[in-house]
Amino acid sequence: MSTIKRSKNNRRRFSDEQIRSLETMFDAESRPELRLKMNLANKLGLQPRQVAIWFQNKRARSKSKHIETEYGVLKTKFDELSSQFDILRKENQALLIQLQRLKSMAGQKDDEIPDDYEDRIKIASESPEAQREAHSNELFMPSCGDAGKRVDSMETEFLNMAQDSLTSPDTGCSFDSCTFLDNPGYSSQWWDFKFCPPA
DNA sequence: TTGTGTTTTATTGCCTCC
DNA sequence: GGAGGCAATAAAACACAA
Repeated sequence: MSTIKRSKNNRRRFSDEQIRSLETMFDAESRPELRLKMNLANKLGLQPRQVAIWFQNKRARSKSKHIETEYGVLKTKFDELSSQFDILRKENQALLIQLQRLKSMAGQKDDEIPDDYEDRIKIASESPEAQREAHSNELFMPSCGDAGKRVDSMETEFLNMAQDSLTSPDTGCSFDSCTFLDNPGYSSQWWDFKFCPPA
């Protein structure tokens, strides 16, 4: 069924048959040269300008659909990374608590534990936003600022172990970003959040 | 039937390329 | 400078819930 709908000022939607031919041509060539557009216009009983405009609009629709698809892919990846981050954050919190216990058991004096140790454990369990806020106050990652000098060797070693476990391929917890981030079609600005405050 | 949101056709203005 | 492309937008056509 391909009824042609007309309005009082003669604008009408193209028939199903016309749309089919235009779509077929578009699949073969999204920017046909003038001669092809003229031929198609003759064949379909349309003005060459109508065919040109149809291709223009079709390219616009196609582009926005492609952008929508890309957005969906990016959002899925972001959600995956976000939940992985959440898992790692909790893991980090547990490790820090465990570290504190080990230190207590080792009978360390109080002044060997950084003054802000409790704050750092608390921040480790908070949201990324709260953590970023904390970074600006140089609380969370002392290695990013002057306070880094206070990290003792035991904690450094422990954090190194934690780092190894995160990047090891057999942990199941590594950030699988290679294929995604290496794709030139994706903008890097999506991933430009940083964990250390700017110097 | 009507109000509202979406899709499709068409226009306008600006930009790039030859 | 003209042709053609694109982005933004207008407006007609359509879909559909209430």
